[in-house]
Amino acid sequence: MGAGRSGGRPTISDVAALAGVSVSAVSKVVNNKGGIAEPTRRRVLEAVDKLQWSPSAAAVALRGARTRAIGMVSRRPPDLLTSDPHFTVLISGIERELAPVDYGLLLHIVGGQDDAERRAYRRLAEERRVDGVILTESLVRDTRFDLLRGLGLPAVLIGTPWREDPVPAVRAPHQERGVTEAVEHLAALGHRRAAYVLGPEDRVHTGFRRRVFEEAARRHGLSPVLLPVPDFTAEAAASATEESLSLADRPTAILYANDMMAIAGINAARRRGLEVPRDLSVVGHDDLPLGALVQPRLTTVGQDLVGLGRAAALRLVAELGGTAAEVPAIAPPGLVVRESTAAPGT
Amino acid sequence: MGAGRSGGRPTISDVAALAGVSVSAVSKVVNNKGGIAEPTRRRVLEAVDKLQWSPSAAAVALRGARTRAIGMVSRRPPDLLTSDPHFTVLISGIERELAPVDYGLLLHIVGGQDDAERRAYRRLAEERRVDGVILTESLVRDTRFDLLRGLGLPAVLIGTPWREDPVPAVRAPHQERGVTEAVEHLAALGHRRAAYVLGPEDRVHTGFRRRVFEEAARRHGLSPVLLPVPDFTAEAAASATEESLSLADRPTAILYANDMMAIAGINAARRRGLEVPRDLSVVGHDDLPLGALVQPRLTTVGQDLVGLGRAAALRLVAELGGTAAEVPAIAPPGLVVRESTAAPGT
DNA sequence: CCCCGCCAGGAAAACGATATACCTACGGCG
DNA sequence: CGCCGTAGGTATATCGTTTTCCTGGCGGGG
Repeated sequence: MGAGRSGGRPTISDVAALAGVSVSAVSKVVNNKGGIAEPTRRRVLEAVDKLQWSPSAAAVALRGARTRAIGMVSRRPPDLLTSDPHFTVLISGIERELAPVDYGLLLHIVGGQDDAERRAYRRLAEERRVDGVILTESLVRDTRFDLLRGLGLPAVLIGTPWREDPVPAVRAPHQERGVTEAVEHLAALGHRRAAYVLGPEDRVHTGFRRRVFEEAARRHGLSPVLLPVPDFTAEAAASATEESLSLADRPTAILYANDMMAIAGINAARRRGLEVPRDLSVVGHDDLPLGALVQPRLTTVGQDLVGLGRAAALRLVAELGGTAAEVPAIAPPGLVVRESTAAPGT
Repeated sequence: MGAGRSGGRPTISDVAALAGVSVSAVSKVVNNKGGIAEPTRRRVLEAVDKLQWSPSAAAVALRGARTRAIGMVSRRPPDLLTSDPHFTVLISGIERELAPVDYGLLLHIVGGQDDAERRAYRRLAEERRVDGVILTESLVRDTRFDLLRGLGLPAVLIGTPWREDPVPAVRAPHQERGVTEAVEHLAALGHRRAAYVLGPEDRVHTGFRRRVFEEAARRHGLSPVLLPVPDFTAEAAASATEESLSLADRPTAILYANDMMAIAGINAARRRGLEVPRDLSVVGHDDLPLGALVQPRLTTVGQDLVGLGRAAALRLVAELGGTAAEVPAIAPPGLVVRESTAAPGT
């Protein structure tokens, strides 16, 4: 019908009409199904080009095929997203791989409560908005895996799952290397007492890093102080810093769960009249570009966030397409030594 | 057909069967179309609840109704997104309004070239993936408006369009206030010569801020130095800073197009042995949380980015729903004085 | 008492693409 | 010379909603 309707976008039948073939022929051509002779194929392709046609995502999705979109749900309160670029960097890596294969990224940021998150995943799945999701921030006793399995929604986790789980995960090799190197670095500088301002305890990586830290500290004769904080805010970092600096036997070095917190920590120390790195050494985590710009330039545990994002995206797309994943190597975490660490004064 | 098919998610006809009504009745109920008596209505709602049914986004979209997703295309190279949180903050504001009304945000980050961007919008529209888009980074001679009009895709711009245009735009009141206050502040401190490291010239706001700066400078007897840079990178900021500091008659204060650049500038000055704010006053732009954490704490032109994002989202959703927009007030830009500005030394 | 209009609700036609079943030549082979 | 397989297509059912007529009953006005 209406092969040449001037309004609206062209449909597959407009293309068919222009090429002088049937709708199904066009479908076969654009989906490389074979069974179409070369000259016909060319005519169809020309028509497609001329009409600037592309299949309606809705129709394709309805028919049961792919949506060509993947989802991501973040449970962070929106304003936290603001201050910690961690998440953004991941997204940037993900998009880098998604864009070339014409996949879209559907982002959902839900407020704090757990229920909103579950609802978001459920909608994503039930409304068939996305073909799969990328998970971040692996939690201890994470319920998302079960949820997603129940929903039949393919997923890839960035990080380490809290237990063996069928959800494929991407992570850097030699995970422990970053924090270990940081401890070695501090020990070599002559520190004897170091604190670690950890992220919330429900994060899998918090526990992991804590163990690595404790172990490395023991090996190098450093006495560790552990300071878990309830969230990743600058305020939490500042007060944890305050606390550790009021200790009778105060640490001469502090590691932080991320760079923003480290910078907040440096500030807190300054407010107490301490100078970094002379009076206190500080080590961040993530190696965001920002770290190289502040004063003193931040010593930090570098993490290949972009690589992680890319790997996750590739992995998921491969999973969806049934093809084998050709995942680029993710750089192992490693210490980036700059200026915020030094031998303890006195 | 298969009213009770055990596999797969429930469809509207499953609901209809369970409630003992026709599919159209169900549709009318869930879309509040009226014409359904109260008891029937309740039965339908119960069935919906029992089956945990939600309409298939694909089918709804195909039928021509809403997709309940809005799109955003960023032309920034992915690594720039990383270092400048500006964009992230906007997204955070947008999501804050989108989430409650169950709209999704489809993000597309395309590499530098113009063509990829146009293609991205075209796909978004033609494949009916989104109901509308939010535009940022208004350009001089921006071609996106024409493109979108051609595609029939509703849009809202964050910022000022380069000319009168039917695309609705959201922007803060008293736009000029921020830069004006910055200049006044510097003049009051006794500065006589100030530079402005501007963003790329093709940005509408670059030209606007330049004019505001020049005018305010003239009014306050400040001699202005203008330094446009090709992009928003820290490197560009650093080299523009170098350049301006090598001037015979070097400025005693520099304004930057954003906070990251300002911080990079502070660093560049330091490398030349200059101390901020003693030897050079620095003013940033955007007032990201970061600015309060660096040393010296950054004096900056605050901008209500979250408010802008929220307003844009609300405006677009209203536009799509045909309802009137109840847009929250956006705070006017204003100077946030911290520690990176002082009276010029000597 | 009859007819008209209205209201609750139903049947069915889109929407655009894909997959499957089905045609139709044509050539090869028995 | 007839039968069959196959390349090259075409016709059509289908996905899950929304929406546009319809219809049957019922109440009220003349």
